[in-house]
Amino acid sequence: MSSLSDAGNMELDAQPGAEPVPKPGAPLHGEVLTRLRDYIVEGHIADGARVPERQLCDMLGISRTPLREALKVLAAEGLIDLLPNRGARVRSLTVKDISDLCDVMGGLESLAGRLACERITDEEIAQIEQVHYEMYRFYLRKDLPGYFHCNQTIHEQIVAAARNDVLAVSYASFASRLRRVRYSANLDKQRDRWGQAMREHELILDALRRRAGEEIGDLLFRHLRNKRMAVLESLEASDPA
Amino acid sequence: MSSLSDAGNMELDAQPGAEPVPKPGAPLHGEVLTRLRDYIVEGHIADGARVPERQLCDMLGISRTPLREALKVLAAEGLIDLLPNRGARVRSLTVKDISDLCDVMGGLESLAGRLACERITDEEIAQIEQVHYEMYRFYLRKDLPGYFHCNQTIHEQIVAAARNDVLAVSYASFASRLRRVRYSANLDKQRDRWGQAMREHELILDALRRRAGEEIGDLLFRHLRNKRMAVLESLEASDPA
DNA sequence: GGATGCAATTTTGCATTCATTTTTCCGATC
DNA sequence: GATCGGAAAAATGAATGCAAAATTGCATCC
Repeated sequence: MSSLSDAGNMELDAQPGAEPVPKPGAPLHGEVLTRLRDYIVEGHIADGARVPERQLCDMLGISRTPLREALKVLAAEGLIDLLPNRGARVRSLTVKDISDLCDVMGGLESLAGRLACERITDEEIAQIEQVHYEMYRFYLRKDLPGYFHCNQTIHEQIVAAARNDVLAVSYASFASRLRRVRYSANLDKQRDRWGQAMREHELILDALRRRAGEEIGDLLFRHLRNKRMAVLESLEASDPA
Repeated sequence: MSSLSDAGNMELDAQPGAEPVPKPGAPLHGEVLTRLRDYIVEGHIADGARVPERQLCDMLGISRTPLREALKVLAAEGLIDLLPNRGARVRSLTVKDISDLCDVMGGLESLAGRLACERITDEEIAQIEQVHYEMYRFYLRKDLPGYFHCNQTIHEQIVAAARNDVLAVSYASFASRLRRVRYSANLDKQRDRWGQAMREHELILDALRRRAGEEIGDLLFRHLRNKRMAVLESLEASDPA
């Protein structure tokens, strides 16, 4: 897991597995895209910093053409900005951007919950319950990272249960964009509403068991809205960007 | 407006304004991307047909590099499929794809409605009311195209009133993907629920006036769900793809 | 000492080129 | 007549080349 300490190095990290072996049937572009997206999402380049084509080419062991194709896609995804004749920069999210992203995540999760109620199986609910109880144990132990991981898993399980590929892809994309924020957000503010979040999860799970679509949609929307408030408060406490 | 008749021509249409004058400061890539997206969304290339790089290059008067960059972006947007070594094809939407897309649009519009209730001004509501009454006149006159146009405008106004750029961009992208379907969907089925749709719009507008966020979210979700059913029925009636 | 102007270097955007892969075409075979 | 095989043609994926723009470095001037 990458720490904050290496974020924003002017010198790029050593190539994370620059394979000198050119795989025969591998579509280079897709590989580069995934690798570059992870590299940026994980925070190896500082907010607003230039994305140096040459260095990345060397790092990945490819020419500029496929790299530039990947950059265009990442720009379309909203991860970077492309300034004409002035290169690519990692998009620095404003508070408004983060707020907007959280709201959209809320809308998508709300939708996922509604759809999941129509399509989820008992087995899937059992799996979610299992993770839920695991999460509860982390809560009791005050293990925030463990809790976060379970929390994320549950939300992903709900999205998966919605059986909507368009939603799943879109959700993953927005989640990526928000993942960058994690590294700078102050986590203490999130502790304050930890108990509340647990209670909300109880309600969500209960509504899911009853397949109460409208109710779960509303619960998830509010749940994300509350999380958004916590994230925004934590940002304003630490970073006025 | 492009008709169905020219959709899927093997011969591509004459270049829509292939300017031989290379503008100095214009970022070619963005221009190409927009042009190509419109070209595909408008249905100039048949479902599942190849997107011929060479011909498009000639048509747009550019080399393959910027074109291929645009293709990668369009593939990321879900408009085309990129098959390794076998070129790009216009993504033919399955019924499931269309269903998924409609549901996601419903989720986003539901979200837009909720957020709009928090942020919309009286002036914006007045503007929506104006378009609403115009739409009602089209309804009375049985003018389906006019009705559709007003309908689309109202939904866009609600999205705009949500003051969420991420939502707006995402909404526009999904709307593009669905726009291709319009050209093949049988419209008669939509006539059947025309009256119902009008009544739903009355309720939505009323909830918006009262800033009843939760209610409008639910109304919009159901509204899009009903539209989805109509679209799916019309597809199965005309095209089993 | 700091601001300004200008040339050298770097970077960007796009075109072109090259190696592979795929498709097409055409004759041989059954 | 249909099918298979293989060479020719075309298309694709990626690298390289080149002109224009931006950045840098440095000397000059105030």
